[in-house]
Amino acid sequence: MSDRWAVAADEGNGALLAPLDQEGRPAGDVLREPDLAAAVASRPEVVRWVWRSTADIYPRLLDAGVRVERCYDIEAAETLLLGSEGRHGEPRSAAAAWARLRNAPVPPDPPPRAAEPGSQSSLFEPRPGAGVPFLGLLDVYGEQLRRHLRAQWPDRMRLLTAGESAGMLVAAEMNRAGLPWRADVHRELLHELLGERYAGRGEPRRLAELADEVSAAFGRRVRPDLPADVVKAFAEAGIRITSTRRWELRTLGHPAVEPLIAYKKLYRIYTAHGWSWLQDWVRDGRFRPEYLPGGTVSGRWVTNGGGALQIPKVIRRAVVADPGWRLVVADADQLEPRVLAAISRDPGLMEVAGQAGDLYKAVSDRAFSGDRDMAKLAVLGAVYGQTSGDGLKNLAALRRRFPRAVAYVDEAARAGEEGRLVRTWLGRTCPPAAGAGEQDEAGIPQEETGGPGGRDGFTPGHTSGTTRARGRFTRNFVVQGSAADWALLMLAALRRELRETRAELVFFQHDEVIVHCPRDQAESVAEAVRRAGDQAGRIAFGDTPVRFPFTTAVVECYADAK
DNA sequence: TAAATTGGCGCC
DNA sequence: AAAGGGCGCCAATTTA
Repeated sequence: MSDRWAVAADEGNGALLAPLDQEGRPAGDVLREPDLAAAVASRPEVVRWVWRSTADIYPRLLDAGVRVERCYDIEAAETLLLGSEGRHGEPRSAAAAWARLRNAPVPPDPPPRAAEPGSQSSLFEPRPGAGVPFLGLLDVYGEQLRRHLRAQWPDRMRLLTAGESAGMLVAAEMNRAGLPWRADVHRELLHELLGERYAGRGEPRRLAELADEVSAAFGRRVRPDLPADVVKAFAEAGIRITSTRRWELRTLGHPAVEPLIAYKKLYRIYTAHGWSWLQDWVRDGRFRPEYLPGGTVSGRWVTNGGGALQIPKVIRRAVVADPGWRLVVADADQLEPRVLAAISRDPGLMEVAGQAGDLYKAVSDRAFSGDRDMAKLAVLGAVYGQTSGDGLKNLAALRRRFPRAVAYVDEAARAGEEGRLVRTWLGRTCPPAAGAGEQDEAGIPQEETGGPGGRDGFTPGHTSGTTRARGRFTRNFVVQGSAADWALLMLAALRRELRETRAELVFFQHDEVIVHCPRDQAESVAEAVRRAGDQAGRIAFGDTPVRFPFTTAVVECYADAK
């Protein structure tokens, strides 16, 4: 009996199903059954379900209380395969893939759906077939399996599409679970910070007061939320500023600065996470953002609506576990430098990242006479492509001690500047530069980067601003994206670990997860997170001394997790 | 009038 | 202190 089946929604509540062989061909007749969820639930021996789109089909299974172990998401895989083939711009729907297979006209992708506050189903209107007959879908799948073999690193490509598919399952489950959110606590918080909701000119009291203080300092009415007005007011006071960013304002020494900065901070809370947000996004004690795995080019997730990945620290007070339950908040320690160690195989950095302790401290002991802040700036500067300031100065010291790591990101930057594409460790490929020609060759041979002789630094020649920006992008892409690779496998592993428990993954933010669980399971959940991190490291990077430790906290309130 | 862009700032 | 990467969101402004 095959452990891999394809399934598609059919008319009404029905399903089309078929067992698959190793090449993805039907290994038996196509079955039609009247109840999708029952059809899946009645085949527990199936390990991997192949379907067009998790977001389309899985919520319907979850509605019926049916979970699956693994899936293969054809449209997610199509996106990754197209990218890997240097064909980022092409439509990635299954219908488009099927059309390409038949040399038929390729339909453009449907426009992305806007976020709809409160209506969780907006992303999941069932689209039976979505324009592809079941057998056509199987053809697309079979061809995708062959395309994996033609990827630069077939094994990693399989890991990537499997991981992205697992991410889709996690996202659907988290979308359903929601993050525990105490609206009453949130309202109290808003009142503390902002005062009465409607005061002054219809704004919260505290904002009106601060606006008055700003105006008083200038001697005329100034709208602090209008950058143009603020720039003009400073000009009238004899101070030229090029923007109203906080770091620029801070240097001015004008009485308007303090209330202005305070206003901006609170205004941000008011508009982005204030009363309207609460009204729109919190229902029945849960905040339900819509997670979109792989929503960014680097593979990081985004959320569609609700700004779930930008919850201000002060607002986290409202994230509270249910009575008798706890939040296990787990944060991967210094993920990006650890990932850089694993992908560059720099001996010194691997040694440093082979321990669970403070990585920046260890780096500073080796290269910066124990100055941790300096070491951190240097590492982040290397990863982000800093071009000036202390970070750049310290890059030289970093390069002496960790030549292969720096050479790795330097080579990625050079690739970007030369118009080449770069890939993450698992093979997620960056899109071409805007306006780049079609003839770009995808990929850099990453095994060769950071190799012996990487000692000599990368010195940009005469290059334009956009070229340098492209270099910074590709430099960061290989690290940020490979970290996202690891995080994806970590989530998949954690999901397996939590199977058969009452614990629920309720939040994910790049290198941090929150699991909601009964109090007495919290410690074992924290252990499960650590195991998941180890597994992800092993599966993604193979034999590496690099460790991926977490800082975990068992709390009732997210804000108490530090 | 609606869509796209800009400036600013929240998170990583 | 200040400058690099990735996003989303809001309000205001500009463009179509």
